[in-house]
Amino acid sequence: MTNRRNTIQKDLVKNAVYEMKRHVTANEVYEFLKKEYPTIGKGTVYRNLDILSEEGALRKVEVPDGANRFDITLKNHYHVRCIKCGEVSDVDMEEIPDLMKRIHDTHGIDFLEYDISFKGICPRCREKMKEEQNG
Amino acid sequence: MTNRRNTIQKDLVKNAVYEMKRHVTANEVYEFLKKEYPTIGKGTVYRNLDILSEEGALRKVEVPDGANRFDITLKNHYHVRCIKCGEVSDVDMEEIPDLMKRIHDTHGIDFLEYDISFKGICPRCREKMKEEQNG
DNA sequence: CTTCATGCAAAGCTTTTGCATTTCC
DNA sequence: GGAAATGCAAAAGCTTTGCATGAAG
Repeated sequence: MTNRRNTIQKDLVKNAVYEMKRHVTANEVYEFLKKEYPTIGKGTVYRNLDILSEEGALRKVEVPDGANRFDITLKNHYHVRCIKCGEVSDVDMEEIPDLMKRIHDTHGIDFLEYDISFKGICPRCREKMKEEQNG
Repeated sequence: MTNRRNTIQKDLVKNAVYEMKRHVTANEVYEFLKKEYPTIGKGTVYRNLDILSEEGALRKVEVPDGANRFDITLKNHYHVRCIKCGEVSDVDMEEIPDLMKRIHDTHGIDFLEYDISFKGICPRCREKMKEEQNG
Protein backbone atom coordinates (compact mmCIF):
# COMPACT_ATOMS: atom_id res chain seq x y z
CA MET A 1 0.00 0.00 0.00
CA THR A 2 2.42 2.61 1.21
CA ASN A 3 5.44 1.13 -0.54
CA ARG A 4 5.03 2.91 -3.84
CA ARG A 5 7.75 3.51 -6.33
CA ASN A 6 8.60 6.91 -7.65
CA THR A 7 8.24 6.84 -11.36
CA ILE A 8 8.75 9.47 -14.00
CA GLN A 9 5.16 9.08 -15.11
CA LYS A 10 3.82 9.75 -11.65
CA ASP A 11 5.72 13.03 -11.52
CA LEU A 12 4.57 13.93 -15.01
CA VAL A 13 0.94 13.41 -14.06
CA LYS A 14 1.26 15.44 -10.90
CA ASN A 15 3.05 18.29 -12.64
CA ALA A 16 0.53 18.31 -15.46
CA VAL A 17 -2.32 18.92 -13.04
CA TYR A 18 -0.29 21.67 -11.39
CA GLU A 19 0.49 23.31 -14.71
CA MET A 20 -2.98 23.11 -16.13
CA LYS A 21 -4.42 25.04 -13.20
CA ARG A 22 -7.96 23.83 -13.74
CA HIS A 23 -10.23 21.04 -12.69
CA VAL A 24 -9.00 18.67 -15.30
CA THR A 25 -10.28 15.29 -16.42
CA ALA A 26 -8.06 12.25 -16.72
CA ASN A 27 -8.36 12.44 -20.46
CA GLU A 28 -7.27 16.07 -20.52
CA VAL A 29 -4.19 15.15 -18.55
CA TYR A 30 -3.54 12.30 -20.95
CA GLU A 31 -3.83 14.50 -24.04
CA PHE A 32 -1.68 17.16 -22.40
CA LEU A 33 1.10 14.70 -21.64
CA LYS A 34 0.87 12.84 -24.91
CA LYS A 35 2.18 15.90 -26.74
CA GLU A 36 5.55 15.64 -25.03
CA TYR A 37 5.50 11.96 -24.11
CA PRO A 38 3.65 10.22 -26.93
CA THR A 39 4.08 6.76 -25.48
CA ILE A 40 2.44 7.44 -22.14
CA GLY A 41 -0.50 5.15 -21.52
CA LYS A 42 -3.97 6.22 -20.62
CA GLY A 43 -4.10 3.55 -17.96
CA THR A 44 -0.99 4.99 -16.39
CA VAL A 45 -2.60 8.42 -16.18
CA TYR A 46 -5.71 7.00 -14.56
CA ARG A 47 -3.69 4.90 -12.15
CA ASN A 48 -1.46 7.75 -11.08
CA LEU A 49 -4.29 10.23 -10.70
CA ASP A 50 -5.91 7.85 -8.28
CA ILE A 51 -2.68 7.15 -6.43
CA LEU A 52 -1.93 10.85 -6.11
CA SER A 53 -5.42 11.47 -4.81
CA GLU A 54 -5.02 8.74 -2.24
CA GLU A 55 -1.73 10.24 -1.16
CA GLY A 56 -3.32 13.64 -0.83
CA ALA A 57 -1.28 15.37 -3.52
CA LEU A 58 -4.37 15.81 -5.64
CA ARG A 59 -8.05 15.99 -4.96
CA LYS A 60 -10.52 13.94 -6.90
CA VAL A 61 -13.78 15.68 -7.63
CA GLU A 62 -16.29 13.02 -8.49
CA VAL A 63 -18.75 14.04 -11.15
CA PRO A 64 -21.83 11.96 -11.87
CA ASP A 65 -22.70 11.51 -15.53
CA GLY A 66 -19.35 12.87 -16.56
CA ALA A 67 -15.65 12.43 -16.23
CA ASN A 68 -14.16 12.92 -12.80
CA ARG A 69 -11.98 15.98 -12.24
CA PHE A 70 -8.74 16.49 -10.41
CA ASP A 71 -7.33 19.61 -8.88
CA ILE A 72 -4.54 20.63 -6.59
CA THR A 73 -6.22 22.77 -3.96
CA LEU A 74 -5.28 21.36 -0.62
CA LYS A 75 -7.74 23.24 1.54
CA ASN A 76 -11.09 21.55 1.72
CA HIS A 77 -13.68 23.25 -0.39
CA TYR A 78 -16.78 22.67 -2.46
CA HIS A 79 -17.46 22.61 -6.15
CA VAL A 80 -20.05 23.81 -8.61
CA ARG A 81 -20.67 22.25 -11.96
CA CYS A 82 -22.18 24.05 -14.91
CA ILE A 83 -25.13 22.04 -16.14
CA LYS A 84 -24.55 23.30 -19.67
CA CYS A 85 -20.85 22.83 -20.37
CA GLY A 86 -19.87 20.62 -17.44
CA GLU A 87 -17.08 22.87 -16.26
CA VAL A 88 -16.24 22.53 -12.60
CA SER A 89 -15.05 25.40 -10.43
CA ASP A 90 -14.45 26.06 -6.78
CA VAL A 91 -17.09 27.49 -4.53
CA ASP A 92 -15.98 30.03 -2.00
CA MET A 93 -17.87 28.94 1.08
CA GLU A 94 -16.77 28.16 4.59
CA GLU A 95 -17.03 24.58 5.63
CA ILE A 96 -20.13 23.72 7.55
CA PRO A 97 -19.15 22.91 11.09
CA ASP A 98 -20.24 19.68 12.68
CA LEU A 99 -22.14 18.50 9.68
CA MET A 100 -21.55 14.91 10.62
CA LYS A 101 -23.05 15.51 14.06
CA ARG A 102 -26.34 16.51 12.52
CA ILE A 103 -27.00 13.05 11.28
CA HIS A 104 -29.54 11.41 13.52
CA ASP A 105 -30.68 8.02 12.36
CA THR A 106 -27.73 6.25 10.93
CA HIS A 107 -29.26 2.87 10.13
CA GLY A 108 -26.04 1.59 11.64
CA ILE A 109 -23.89 3.16 8.98
CA ASP A 110 -20.38 4.35 9.75
CA PHE A 111 -20.13 7.77 8.17
CA LEU A 112 -16.75 8.59 6.75
CA GLU A 113 -16.98 11.75 4.70
CA TYR A 114 -19.30 14.01 2.84
CA ASP A 115 -19.28 16.32 -0.10
CA ILE A 116 -21.52 19.16 -1.13
CA SER A 117 -21.91 19.63 -4.83
CA PHE A 118 -23.61 22.57 -6.43
CA LYS A 119 -25.09 22.95 -9.85
CA GLY A 120 -25.43 26.15 -11.75
CA ILE A 121 -24.87 27.96 -14.99
CA CYS A 122 -21.53 29.60 -15.66
CA PRO A 123 -21.27 33.15 -17.07
CA ARG A 124 -20.14 31.94 -20.46
CA CYS A 125 -23.12 29.65 -20.93
CA ARG A 126 -25.48 32.27 -19.60
CA GLU A 127 -24.25 34.66 -22.29
CA LYS A 128 -24.62 31.99 -24.92
CA MET A 129 -28.21 31.37 -23.85
CA LYS A 130 -29.02 35.08 -24.01
CA GLU A 131 -27.64 35.30 -27.52
CA GLU A 132 -29.66 32.31 -28.61
CA GLN A 133 -32.84 33.86 -27.24
CA ASN A 134 -32.19 37.20 -28.90
CA GLY A 135 -30.95 35.64 -32.11
CA MET B 1 -41.18 19.65 -23.66
CA THR B 2 -44.27 19.59 -21.53
CA ASN B 3 -46.45 17.87 -24.10
CA ARG B 4 -45.61 14.33 -23.24
CA ARG B 5 -47.65 11.30 -24.07
CA ASN B 6 -48.90 8.87 -21.49
CA THR B 7 -47.60 5.48 -22.38
CA ILE B 8 -47.97 2.11 -20.78
CA GLN B 9 -44.22 1.87 -20.37
CA LYS B 10 -43.99 5.13 -18.51
CA ASP B 11 -46.53 3.88 -15.98
CA LEU B 12 -44.75 0.57 -15.69
CA VAL B 13 -41.46 2.27 -14.91
CA LYS B 14 -43.01 4.53 -12.32
CA ASN B 15 -44.86 1.71 -10.63
CA ALA B 16 -41.77 -0.45 -10.61
CA VAL B 17 -39.82 2.14 -8.63
CA TYR B 18 -42.75 2.46 -6.24
CA GLU B 19 -42.97 -1.27 -5.76
CA MET B 20 -39.29 -1.90 -5.34
CA LYS B 21 -39.09 0.49 -2.39
CA ARG B 22 -35.36 1.00 -2.66
CA HIS B 23 -32.88 3.27 -4.34
CA VAL B 24 -32.88 1.35 -7.56
CA THR B 25 -30.66 1.59 -10.59
CA ALA B 26 -32.02 1.83 -14.11
CA ASN B 27 -30.82 -1.66 -14.79
CA GLU B 28 -32.59 -3.04 -11.75
CA VAL B 29 -35.82 -1.49 -12.96
CA TYR B 30 -35.20 -2.98 -16.39
CA GLU B 31 -34.60 -6.47 -15.03
CA PHE B 32 -37.63 -6.17 -12.76
CA LEU B 33 -39.92 -5.22 -15.62
CA LYS B 34 -38.47 -7.66 -18.10
CA LYS B 35 -39.88 -10.55 -16.08
CA GLU B 36 -43.43 -9.52 -16.86
CA TYR B 37 -42.83 -7.51 -20.03
CA PRO B 38 -39.98 -9.25 -21.80
CA THR B 39 -40.01 -6.93 -24.78
CA ILE B 40 -39.48 -3.71 -22.85
CA GLY B 41 -36.37 -1.89 -24.01
CA LYS B 42 -33.56 -0.73 -21.81
CA GLY B 43 -33.55 2.60 -23.59
CA THR B 44 -37.21 3.04 -22.74
CA VAL B 45 -36.49 2.49 -19.07
CA TYR B 46 -33.68 5.02 -19.10
CA ARG B 47 -35.75 7.54 -21.02
CA ASN B 48 -38.74 7.24 -18.72
CA LEU B 49 -36.70 7.36 -15.54
CA ASP B 50 -35.28 10.67 -16.69
CA ILE B 51 -38.64 12.00 -17.79
CA LEU B 52 -40.24 11.02 -14.49
CA SER B 53 -37.42 12.69 -12.61
CA GLU B 54 -37.86 15.86 -14.60
CA GLU B 55 -41.56 15.79 -13.88
CA GLY B 56 -40.87 15.33 -10.19
CA ALA B 57 -42.48 11.92 -9.83
CA LEU B 58 -39.13 10.37 -9.08
CA ARG B 59 -35.88 11.65 -7.69
CA LYS B 60 -32.61 10.94 -9.42
CA VAL B 61 -29.72 10.33 -7.08
CA GLU B 62 -26.57 10.83 -9.08
CA VAL B 63 -23.77 8.51 -8.14
CA PRO B 64 -20.24 9.08 -9.39
CA ASP B 65 -18.37 6.00 -10.53
CA GLY B 66 -21.52 3.95 -10.43
CA ALA B 67 -25.03 3.66 -11.74
CA ASN B 68 -27.44 6.43 -10.83
CA ARG B 69 -30.26 5.59 -8.46
CA PHE B 70 -33.91 6.52 -8.43
CA ASP B 71 -36.31 6.73 -5.54
CA ILE B 72 -39.74 8.05 -4.78
CA THR B 73 -39.25 10.10 -1.65
CA LEU B 74 -40.73 13.48 -2.30
CA LYS B 75 -39.35 15.32 0.70
CA ASN B 76 -35.86 16.65 0.11
CA HIS B 77 -33.24 14.62 1.86
CA TYR B 78 -29.68 13.44 1.64
CA HIS B 79 -28.05 10.17 0.79
CA VAL B 80 -25.19 8.01 1.93
CA ARG B 81 -23.40 5.52 -0.23
CA CYS B 82 -21.55 2.50 1.06
CA ILE B 83 -18.04 2.57 -0.35
CA LYS B 84 -17.91 -1.21 -0.28
CA CYS B 85 -21.12 -2.43 -1.88
CA GLY B 86 -22.38 0.82 -3.42
CA GLU B 87 -25.78 0.64 -1.75
CA VAL B 88 -27.48 3.99 -1.33
CA SER B 89 -29.75 4.86 1.56
CA ASP B 90 -31.39 7.93 2.99
CA VAL B 91 -29.78 10.05 5.63
CA ASP B 92 -31.97 11.41 8.36
CA MET B 93 -30.76 14.97 8.66
CA GLU B 94 -32.53 18.29 8.64
CA GLU B 95 -31.88 20.45 5.65
CA ILE B 96 -29.27 23.08 6.17
CA PRO B 97 -30.95 26.45 6.12
CA ASP B 98 -29.75 29.14 3.80
CA LEU B 99 -26.95 27.07 2.40
CA MET B 100 -26.96 29.01 -0.82
CA LYS B 101 -26.57 32.27 1.08
CA ARG B 102 -23.28 31.10 2.50
CA ILE B 103 -21.63 31.24 -0.86
CA HIS B 104 -19.50 34.33 -1.12
CA ASP B 105 -17.66 34.67 -4.38
CA THR B 106 -19.68 33.08 -7.12
CA HIS B 107 -17.41 33.85 -10.06
CA GLY B 108 -20.60 35.03 -11.71
CA ILE B 109 -22.22 31.63 -11.53
CA ASP B 110 -25.98 31.27 -11.17
CA PHE B 111 -26.47 28.65 -8.50
CA LEU B 112 -29.45 26.42 -9.02
CA GLU B 113 -29.29 23.54 -6.58
CA TYR B 114 -27.05 21.54 -4.36
CA ASP B 115 -26.73 18.07 -3.00
CA ILE B 116 -24.92 16.66 -0.03
CA SER B 117 -23.63 13.17 -0.43
CA PHE B 118 -22.16 11.08 2.33
CA LYS B 119 -19.94 8.10 2.17
CA GLY B 120 -19.74 5.36 4.71
CA ILE B 121 -19.76 1.67 5.37
CA CYS B 122 -23.05 -0.13 5.82
CA PRO B 123 -23.60 -2.63 8.66
CA ARG B 124 -23.54 -5.60 6.34
CA CYS B 125 -20.15 -4.71 4.89
CA ARG B 126 -18.77 -3.88 8.31
CA GLU B 127 -19.68 -7.37 9.49
CA LYS B 128 -18.11 -8.87 6.41
CA MET B 129 -14.89 -6.97 7.07
CA LYS B 130 -14.80 -8.15 10.67
CA GLU B 131 -15.21 -11.74 9.60
CA GLU B 132 -12.41 -11.41 7.09
CA GLN B 133 -10.10 -10.01 9.74
CA ASN B 134 -10.90 -12.74 12.23
CA GLY B 135 -10.91 -15.46 9.62
C1' DC C 1 -52.77 11.14 -39.86
C1' DT C 2 -49.13 13.23 -37.70
C1' DT C 3 -46.19 13.14 -34.07
C1' DC C 4 -44.01 11.09 -30.46
C1' DA C 5 -42.41 6.90 -27.89
C1' DT C 6 -40.89 2.27 -28.29
C1' DG C 7 -37.70 -1.72 -29.05
C1' DC C 8 -33.67 -3.15 -30.58
C1' DA C 9 -28.95 -2.92 -31.47
C1' DA C 10 -25.07 -0.36 -31.96
C1' DA C 11 -22.13 3.14 -30.45
C1' DG C 12 -20.31 6.45 -26.93
C1' DC C 13 -17.78 7.68 -22.98
C1' DT C 14 -15.21 6.89 -18.96
C1' DT C 15 -12.67 3.72 -16.50
C1' DT C 16 -10.59 -0.75 -15.49
C1' DT C 17 -7.91 -4.76 -16.53
C1' DG C 18 -4.73 -8.46 -18.53
C1' DC C 19 -0.35 -9.19 -19.81
C1' DA C 20 4.23 -8.86 -21.75
C1' DT C 21 7.84 -5.59 -21.09
C1' DT C 22 10.36 -2.25 -18.72
C1' DT C 23 11.86 0.26 -14.69
C1' DC C 24 12.82 0.93 -9.99
C1' DC C 25 15.02 -0.21 -5.70
C1' DG D 1 17.02 -9.90 -9.80
C1' DG D 2 12.57 -9.59 -7.79
C1' DA D 3 8.61 -6.64 -7.39
C1' DA D 4 6.02 -3.16 -9.08
C1' DA D 5 4.71 0.20 -12.74
C1' DT D 6 4.25 0.91 -17.60
C1' DG D 7 2.15 0.75 -22.36
C1' DC D 8 -0.96 -1.10 -25.11
C1' DA D 9 -5.24 -2.94 -26.30
C1' DA D 10 -9.21 -5.01 -25.11
C1' DA D 11 -13.12 -5.24 -22.14
C1' DA D 12 -16.33 -3.63 -18.81
C1' DG D 13 -20.09 -0.73 -17.09
C1' DC D 14 -23.46 2.71 -17.64
C1' DT D 15 -25.94 5.52 -20.73
C1' DT D 16 -27.31 7.50 -25.13
C1' DT D 17 -28.65 7.29 -29.88
C1' DG D 18 -30.31 6.01 -34.73
C1' DC D 19 -33.84 4.15 -36.96
C1' DA D 20 -37.78 1.44 -38.42
C1' DT D 21 -42.08 0.22 -36.28
C1' DG D 22 -45.98 1.01 -33.47
C1' DA D 23 -49.04 3.63 -30.40
C1' DA D 24 -51.17 8.09 -28.78
C1' DG D 25 -53.83 12.15 -29.39
